[in-house]
Parts: sequence; C-alpha cells; structure tokens
Amino acid sequence: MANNKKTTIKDIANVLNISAAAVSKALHDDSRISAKTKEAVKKVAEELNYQPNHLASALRRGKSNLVGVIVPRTNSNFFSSVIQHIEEVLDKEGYNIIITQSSESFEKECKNIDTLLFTQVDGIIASMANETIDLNYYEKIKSKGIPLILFDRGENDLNVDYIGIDDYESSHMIVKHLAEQGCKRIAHIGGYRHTRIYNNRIKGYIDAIKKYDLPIEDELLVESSLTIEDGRKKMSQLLALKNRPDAVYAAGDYAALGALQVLQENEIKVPDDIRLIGFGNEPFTSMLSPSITSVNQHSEKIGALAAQTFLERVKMNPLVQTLNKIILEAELIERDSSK
Amino acid sequence: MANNKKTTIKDIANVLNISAAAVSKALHDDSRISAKTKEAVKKVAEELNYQPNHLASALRRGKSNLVGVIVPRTNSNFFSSVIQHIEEVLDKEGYNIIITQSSESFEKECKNIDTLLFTQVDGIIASMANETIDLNYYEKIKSKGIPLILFDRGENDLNVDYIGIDDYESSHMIVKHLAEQGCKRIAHIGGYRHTRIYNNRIKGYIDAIKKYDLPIEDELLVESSLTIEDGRKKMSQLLALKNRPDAVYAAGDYAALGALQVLQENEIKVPDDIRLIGFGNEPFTSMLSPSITSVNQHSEKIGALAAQTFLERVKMNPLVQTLNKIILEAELIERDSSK
DNA sequence: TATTTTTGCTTAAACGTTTAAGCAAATATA
DNA sequence: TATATTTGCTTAAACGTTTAAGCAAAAATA
Repeated sequence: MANNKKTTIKDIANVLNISAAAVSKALHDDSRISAKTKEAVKKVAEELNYQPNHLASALRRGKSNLVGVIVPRTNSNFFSSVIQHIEEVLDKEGYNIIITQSSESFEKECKNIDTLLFTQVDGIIASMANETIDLNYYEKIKSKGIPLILFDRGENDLNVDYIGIDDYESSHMIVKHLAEQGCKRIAHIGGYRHTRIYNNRIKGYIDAIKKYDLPIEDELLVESSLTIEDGRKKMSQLLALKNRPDAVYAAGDYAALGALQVLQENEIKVPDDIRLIGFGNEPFTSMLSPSITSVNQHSEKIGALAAQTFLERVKMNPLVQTLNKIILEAELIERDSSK
Repeated sequence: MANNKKTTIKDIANVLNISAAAVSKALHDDSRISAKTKEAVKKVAEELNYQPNHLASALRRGKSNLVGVIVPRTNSNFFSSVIQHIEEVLDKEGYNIIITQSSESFEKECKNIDTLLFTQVDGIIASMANETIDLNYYEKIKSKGIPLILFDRGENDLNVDYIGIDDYESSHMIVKHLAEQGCKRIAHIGGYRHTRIYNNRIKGYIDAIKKYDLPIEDELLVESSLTIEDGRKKMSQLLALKNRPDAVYAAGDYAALGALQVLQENEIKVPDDIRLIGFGNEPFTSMLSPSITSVNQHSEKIGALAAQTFLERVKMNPLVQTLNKIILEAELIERDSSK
C-alpha cells in the first residue's frame, strides 16, 4: 500500500528521457526551459506524486528555510499569538518555523538553541527565559552568522534586533490612570530587575509616582517571579503592612490573578478598597469578576514585525546585525478592577 | 567576527591527516577506530568548534530525526502540556519536534501536513481540527510510510494509533455526580457530533441520563463549537426554555465559561440555581468564582504515551500500522460550580 | 550567406555526511 | 612458520538536489 520508494527528480527525468537538471529547472520555472517541457514535467511530477526532498535541496543551497522560535512557554496568550503571526508572515515567504519552549529555564533555553542550530535553521526569533542572565549561548547564534531577532524579553548587550513595547511608558500610563482615580498609595509587584522589561516597568513606576507627588516607599515595591503563587505571596505581604496600599499594579496578569484571589479571600473589595491592574491582557483578565484592567502588548504586531525583520536580515549579504529597537506603544485596557 | 566557513569533518580530517570517513566513525564511536584516533578527533572537533550538519546526515541516512506535531492551537493548557511531554520523551531519543497549529481550520491543517512532509519528518503526532471530516490528507501521511499517531481528536477510520481518554465513561461520571447532587434536568452543551470524542460524550450523556431515570429531551441537548461565544449563545438558548435545566454539562471549559458569564449576567446563582460542569480542566476553571468543576484529561500521560508509541512504530521495519487505541480513565475535579 | 545571439537542453560537480567494500598491518591461531 | 583473524584505516559511492559551464540547434542579425 505504502509507496515504498519515494519519487525523485530522476524518476521524472527517466520517464521523459531528459536530464534531472532539466527537471529541477522546469520545476523552478527556469526561463531556459521550454513551456512544453515544463508542462510535461509538472504533469509527470503530479502523476508520480513527486514530493521534493527538502533535505537535499537545503543541503545543496545551504539554506534550510526553517526559522527557530524560542519562547518561555506557549500556553500564554501573548506568546501563542506572537507565534501565530510570525508564522503567518514567514509562511508566505516559504519559511517554516520550529517552535521550542524554555519553560523559563536557562538550561532548557541553551538546549533549545543547540537543537535549533543543529537543525540548521536560517535564523532564530526568541524571547528570553526569566532565568537567563548569561548571554554566551546567544552569542553562539550570532557567531553562526544567522539572524537573531529578540522580542519582549531581550537584552541590549546582544546588539541585535529587538521588538517590544515601551515598558517605561506603560508604567506611566498605569500610574496616571490610578492617580486619576484618586489612588494615593500605589504598590508595584514587579518582575525581576535583571530582566530589562521588568526593570523598565519598575523605573517607569518610580518616575511616575514621583511625577504625581505620591509616596515612594520601599515596602510598596516588591520583586516577584510573577506566577500566581508568588502574586498571592506578595499580595499577602502588602496586606500585612501597617499602611496598606490603595492600589496594586502587578507586572504580569498571573501575579495580578494571585493578588485578586488573596484580596477576595480577605474580603477586600476590588476596586472599592483596593484597585488592581495587571499586565499582558491575557484572556482570563476579562473573564474574572471583577475583570482585571491590563495592558495590551500588541502581540500581532510584535509577531509580524519580528518575522519581517528576520526576512530583511536574511536577505543581507553579508549579514550585519546591530542594536535596532522597534518600540511599540502599549494600550491600557480599562476594566472593572480599577474603576 | 562571524566564523564564515563552517567546520566540516573534512577540516578535521585535514588537520589530523586521516580520511573524512575515519572522522565520521570516530565521532560515532565506531569500534573499528582506535581510542587514540577517537580522542584526537574529538579534541580537534572541539577546537574547531565543529557542529555536525544535520541536513547532510539526515539526507544520507534517510532520517531527519524530526517529528511533526499538529494541534488545533497551542494556547490551551491541554495541548501545550501534551506537547511538553511529547518533547520530553522524544528529546531523550534524539528527536526534535516541529509544532504547527491548525487554528481549528481544515485548510490550515492540510497545509501543516504538507509542510511537515516537505520537511521530511520521521513521523507525525496529531490532534485533529474541529472542522476536519475529510481524512484524505491524513492518508497522505500513511502512504508516505511514516508513523502517524493521533491523540484526543482522532478517527477510527484511519486505522492508526490513538491515545485519549474514555469520553463515554467521562460523561457517565459527570451525570452521576450531578444526579447525586439532586439534579433532575441536566442539559448538555456538546461538541460537534462528527468529532468522535464529542459524539462519545453525547452518547455517554444520553445513556447515563437514561440510567438515572432522568428526562431525556431534545431541547436539553445542543451542539456547539464550544468557544466562549458559542457557550454564551447556547446558554442563553437554554435559559429561554419554558422548563429550564437545573444543571449544565458543557463538553469544553471555554463553553462552560461562556455559560457562566451568561448565568451571572442574569443573576442566576451557580451552583445554587444551576450547577455547571466543564471539560478539560483548563487552569482558569480554578481561577473563577465560583470555580468550575471539570474533567482532567491527563495531558502528561497522553503526551508521553503518544511519543512512546511513535518511538515503537519508528523502530518497526517494515512499518505496520493498525487501529490501536489506548484509552485512559479521566478524572472529575469537583469544584464550587457543582456542589 | 555568414555570423552572432538565443534557446533548450546536458554534463558534471557540489553540498556534508554515512557506509559498504577493501586492504595492509598487526595480532592470534594452528 | 604458515595461515587465519582482527584492527584500523582508506577509497569511493551514495543520499536528492542545485547550478555553473558548456554545447548543439534554432533563430535573429548583418
């Protein structure tokens, strides 16, 4: 039943009594092949159910037409949406993508990089794990001479393309919104400072707090892994303060969810007693009651831009990569938890 | 800066004045190569930062060591967890995976299959899109002579390996639980009947309702795409009935969420007025208030088993595939929405 | 009509690896 | 000591494609 031997261009060539080279050219619509031959080749190819061997052509051309994608995880709406839009753009240009997830582990991320390089990808689009500090493994990609594009979680030091939102400005937007609602003591459950985006959100928070003449206190600013569990922990911590905050801005939606759970368990009313804002606009933020105000990171644009940037880079010969940041403006999605 | 020319086994061979064949064998620990040579080869390989060209070896060996995975979407906890566990098992055996998503579209799924076959994957592990009825494209995989493993959404007609839970029994479990809580009119927002798993849930629902001597009425059984939106629509429909149900069992968590939203908007108390059960045990089911009772589908086991089944098949020569179902027992996770 | 250009193919090498076959030297066996 | 076996390599072909170079025939140009 199964067609044991696969059809190759040689088989087609034999049928038509022409050379394999002619077949290859015919299939690629080479101008030096007659319309008649092209037609005949395509017909036979169809009949024999010819499927090109991608490995052979990739080997010969020195290009695999595969692009590696590394994300911390795929089960977040942000990342899966970015991936979908990367795919959409690259598909049109004949590229396929290999998705890998680091599960926020540095070790896993290194393995993923090795795997992708081993698979001879033509480039890598990545968002770094929370844990990642050492950038040597990423240098490995650069030294291979293939484009590296970072998005969301990236580092300036690598001097490559980066696409993300303006985290500093986003914090300003959030603090402004809360200040306008009359909040006086705004706490921030921030991400790890060593990750650039979270550090920028923290800086933006601090500067905005100052701008609006609000109290800037150490106890109102906590560093978190931003998981649900840690969100719960940090919220409990904030509730234990002598002088409780009247608003909490979490740098991630999952942390905001954990915070909300703790608030509800303690029968603290959101938004009446404490206003709450998350970050990332995960779908569940609109599902909860109260729905959680959050920040839309424009995953579609980020994905499309990352793919387009890759396409530009891959056409360059020789490849030069420099720090090239594309910063998008984020959008505050106001929901019940903050007004 | 970038190492323009990549190191090949020939370069290593030149340094040591031996043949490329010897280098290849040394790197693969061939018994016919002396320990001394092996050591020397490995040292030079390290020094020259040799990275094997996967395309070349795959072409020569006729194996890519890539496995294609097709899922309806990655941003569901079930699928992303299955993928993670597939990866875990395959990684140990030297396989990498290429993840593609059909976005529940039949057309996209066909494209994905073409893409994966084009990339010369050694096998495909798939869960079918909701839309998929025509199985011809899947036959294409079989006719290529590579293993095809289905999970969750699969079809008997393809006569291949299948891993999933016992949907019929799961419905029994749910109806039993509701009946024990004293429910008398249990509605079912089911998936499309043409999808085997949803059909089984419907059959299980009907048989269980009969078993517990409850009314089996056409208006209590509706067919849905199981999205949030459709869940809302179907719940509104059920509320419009003269004789409302006192329990709703939705065949998917997202549909259950939509239903919950409508119930809350209409100030119908869950579980007091109407009990609600979902399916899939998505994380958000535990985040909502009330938390939603749901069914755990053992994504870890499904993923690991799918990978193991692939490994078994790929070792077979010649490959024979027959209908081979592995059915796992699901687990009811009782939460606030049903008691 | 003679020369140049274009058309439509062929030949052969290359991509980097693996592997079957072979062969000399070293070692074991009779 | 003569023969058989093992060791440790080499040579060469193969995987299926692409592509540079080349060449005869046809068409265009002078």
